Amino acid sequence: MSESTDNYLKHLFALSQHNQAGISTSALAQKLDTRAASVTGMLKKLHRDGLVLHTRYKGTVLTARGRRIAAAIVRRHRIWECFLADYLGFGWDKVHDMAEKLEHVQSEELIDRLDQLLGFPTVDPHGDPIPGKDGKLPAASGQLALSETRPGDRVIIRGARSESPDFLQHLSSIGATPGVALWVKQVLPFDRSVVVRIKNNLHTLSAVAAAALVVSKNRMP
Amino acid sequence: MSESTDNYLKHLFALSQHNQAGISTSALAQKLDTRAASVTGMLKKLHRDGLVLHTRYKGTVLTARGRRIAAAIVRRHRIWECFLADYLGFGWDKVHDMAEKLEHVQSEELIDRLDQLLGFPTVDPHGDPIPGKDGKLPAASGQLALSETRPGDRVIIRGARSESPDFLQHLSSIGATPGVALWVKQVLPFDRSVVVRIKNNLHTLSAVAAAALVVSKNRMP
DNA sequence: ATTATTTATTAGGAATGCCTAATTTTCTAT
DNA sequence: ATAGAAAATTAGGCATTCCTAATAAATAAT
Repeated sequence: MSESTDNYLKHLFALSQHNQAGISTSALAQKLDTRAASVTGMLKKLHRDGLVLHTRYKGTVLTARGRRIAAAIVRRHRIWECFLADYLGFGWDKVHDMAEKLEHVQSEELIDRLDQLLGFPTVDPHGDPIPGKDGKLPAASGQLALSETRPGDRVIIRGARSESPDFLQHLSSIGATPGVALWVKQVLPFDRSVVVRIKNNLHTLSAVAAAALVVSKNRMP
Repeated sequence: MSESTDNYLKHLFALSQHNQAGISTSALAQKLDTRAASVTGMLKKLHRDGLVLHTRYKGTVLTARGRRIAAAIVRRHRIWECFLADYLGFGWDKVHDMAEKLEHVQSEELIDRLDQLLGFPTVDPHGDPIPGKDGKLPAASGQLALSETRPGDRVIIRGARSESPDFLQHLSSIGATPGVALWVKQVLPFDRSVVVRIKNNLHTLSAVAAAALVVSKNRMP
C-alpha cells in the first residue's frame, strides 16, 4: 500500500461524497494533479487489487474494502489536523499540508492514542467530520442550503439536493460545482433569488435553486 | 529528497559516529537491509548530488551538506520518539518503528513546535542525544567504559577510546563492533579482567581493554 | 445522423530504487 | 609474492509511477 495508492483512495472517497455516480478519470486526475493517462493506469491496478470497480470509459467507484481503507486515511488526516491545531497551535491554513504527509504513517495504535489524547474529536479544525474506526462518517455538520445563507457569507459548494439533469447542468455552466467557493452578495427581497459571486462572475439563482444547492462554511481535507 | 535518501544519510550519520574512516558499502548495506550492489548504485547518486564523497572500493563519508541533512533527520526521529513516549505513552520498544516513519515528514516548523511542546529535550527515550537545529550532537550521555559496568549489565558497544589497530582488530575478531550487544558476566577480582558474552560466546577482556571500550545502556535510533 | 469536441485509453518511455549474477579490486594468509 | 577469500562494482532486469503522443469511445452540436 503505497502513498500513491493512499492518495487515489482518499480523493475517490472525497469525490464520492458528492457524486453517487462513478468518479470520472479526469476529475480524479485533477484532484491528484496528474495526467488522465496516469490515472487510467493506476485505476487498473486498484481494480486488480479489489480496491475499486473501474469500468472502461464509464467511471470508478470504491469497493467496500477500498472505502474502508480510504476512510482510515481520512480519519488519520483529520485526527492529525486536530493535533496540529490543538497541541501545536497551527492555523487552519497550515494543518492541511502537514496532515497530508502524516496521514500516510500507518499505525492504528498511534492514531487511537492520538484520538484519545485529543478527547475523541468528531470534527477537524475545518469543521469536517472525522470518520470513526468503523469507517462511518458522522452526519456532515455545517452543511446548509444556499437559501439559508445571508449576504456576506463565503461558502463552499458541497452538492445538490436534486438529481435533475437540467438543474445540475445549469450549475455546471456557471461553474457551481462541489468544492468551489461562492460569495453570497444579496438576496432579492421580492422573490428571494440569491445573487452570488463565483470566481469573479456574478450569477443569480432562483429561490428554488438556492434551496437545492448544499453549501458549507468549511473546507474539505 | 526521497525516504530512501533519508535512510541512507541517517545510517551513514550513525555509522560515522564510531568510524572516523569512510563507511564501507557492506556495513551500510547491512544497516539498510539491502544488497551491496543497490547501495553502490545509490551512493553514486548521493555523490552526484553532493551529499556524500564516495571513493570506489574505499568507502564513503558525508559531505557537510549531507551531514546537516542527516542530523536533521535524526533530530526529527528522536523528537518524535520523545513525543510518542511522553504524550502517547508508548514504551521504548515501540517508539522506534513509528518514529522511523514520522522522521520523513519534512517541516522544520512542525519539529520546532513539537520540540517546544516537549520542553526542548536533549535526549530521546533511549537516552540518545538529540541533534540541535545547528546539527550538533550534544555530548553523548549514558556512555561509559566497559570497566565501569557491573556483572549482570547488558550494554551496547559504542566505540573505542583508542585508535590502536591491534586493539580494534582484536575487538573485531571477537565480534565486538559498534552496535553489538554485550552481557557483562563477571569481573575477575585479581586483575579486573571482564568476562563478557557476545552472541553466545564468552570472551575475556583485560582491564586495559575494558577501560578503552565504550558502551552504553541505550539503543541507537 | 453525422461531425466535432471532449474524455478516456493504449503505446512507448523515463527516473527510482531494488534485485541477482558476473566481474573487478582489495585484503589476508601462507 | 601470490593464491584464495572477501568486498565492491558493473551489467542486466523488474516493479512503481509518472510522462507525452496517438488512438478510441462517448457526448454534444448542427
